[in-house]
Amino acid sequence: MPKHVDPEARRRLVVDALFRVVVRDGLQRTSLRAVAAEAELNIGSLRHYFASQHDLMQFAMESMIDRVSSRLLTHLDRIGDLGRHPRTEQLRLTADLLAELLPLDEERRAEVAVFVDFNAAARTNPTFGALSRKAATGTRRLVRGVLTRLAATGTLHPDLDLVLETERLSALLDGLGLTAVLHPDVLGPQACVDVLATHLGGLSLPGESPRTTR
Amino acid sequence: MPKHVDPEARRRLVVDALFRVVVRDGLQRTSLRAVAAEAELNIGSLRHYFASQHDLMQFAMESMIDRVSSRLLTHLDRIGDLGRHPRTEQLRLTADLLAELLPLDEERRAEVAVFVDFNAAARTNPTFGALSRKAATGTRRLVRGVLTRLAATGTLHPDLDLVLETERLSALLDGLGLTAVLHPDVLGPQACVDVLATHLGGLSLPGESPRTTR
DNA sequence: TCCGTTGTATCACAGGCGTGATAGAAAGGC
DNA sequence: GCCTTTCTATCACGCCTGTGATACAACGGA
Repeated sequence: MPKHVDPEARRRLVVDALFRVVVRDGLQRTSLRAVAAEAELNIGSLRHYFASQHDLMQFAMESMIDRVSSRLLTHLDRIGDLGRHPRTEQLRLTADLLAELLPLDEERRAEVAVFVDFNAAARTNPTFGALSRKAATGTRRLVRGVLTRLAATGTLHPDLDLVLETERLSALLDGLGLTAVLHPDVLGPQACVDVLATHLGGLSLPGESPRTTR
Repeated sequence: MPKHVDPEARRRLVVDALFRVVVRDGLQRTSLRAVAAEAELNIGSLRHYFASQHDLMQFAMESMIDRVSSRLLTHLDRIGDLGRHPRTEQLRLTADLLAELLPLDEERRAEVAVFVDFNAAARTNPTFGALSRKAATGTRRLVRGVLTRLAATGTLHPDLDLVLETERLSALLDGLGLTAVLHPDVLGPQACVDVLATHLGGLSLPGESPRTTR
């Protein structure tokens, strides 16, 4: 039987409101009252679903990480076996996959914006410490994975240090996302994908010059 | 005649205290009272030198940018004419220069930590907006400059898009700094310089494999 | 010596914050 | 019908914030 309210849906509603507040006003100004107002909920109701600010923040950031990583997994499934595609196609598919982490549309822009505030806060706020670390190692595992698969099919330049290249590509993605969110006029979406495509092209055997779809 | 107190020295003292608080507690918790306590100054005295919190923050961030950019200029002077060095040396010198932006020691670690918080805040706090932009374009001008000089002496691979490569290297530096500050166990100082050196090596003509000094 | 500038110190206020406590309303099983 | 659980709503408390106002000390030139 359906309850009058679905608690899980309520929490999603609150978390969505929180993201909007963070994107608009910054994590600093994201108070319980502000989130409640944004969700058009009474602060008392909000506190019925989240015992404390700490709980709300933690749950919200977990949701964010889950959302991004599930999208990445979906994208990975869609690609399927990388070896079945021609080499230039492999690079394009890989670029498209990694571009999920870049602020190329409003949805991803909001995600990266939240991510920037969240990571900065994690440096000094133990609430986020573990989650920030999980996110960092997660992207590194993903990057490491795609590089390994590309190397296995012989698409990559053979004598690459994959550990080092994982760090290099991860840092590049982090940096692109950061600048694209902070200064969209300095680094627009098209420039992002160009840089990413160039980087992947540089890792591959000569003659491959991929281009990502929009 | 020397006044009893030097106002400029006083301000430097306050700004240094502010940096310590930001590094330790985060920008979020950097209140006037906290800074005054760290500087062992009365909040009244502090307010005598800075009319408002806005002024203090702005002045502090300007000081930070000045500090880094003057260090970069000094380093540039020390290098002198790049063309007089052999090619591998050119790459090493360039890597050392750009490494001024990476958290390789405690001093630079503090700078980058402040920078992370400051940039995140700049996204939603108009106090920092212009300065954050200035910092971003500043590093891009520097990167663009060194790449141009390397290209002029024929050290770089000839058919590089320098605009694109400027963004790529800038993003790499941003990303390395961010991760090295947030997760020093994931990305240590040595890994930072290795990645940077590899990247520069990839931009250069074949056969050049630089290695930076510690 | 007097006086104006500069620096130091303190109080008070209004506003925002998270949170404990509590009171009612609404809903669903019996 | 009643009773328990779930949900909504509001009050009050203590804490911290930036800032205006103000008083007082200390110095330097006249």
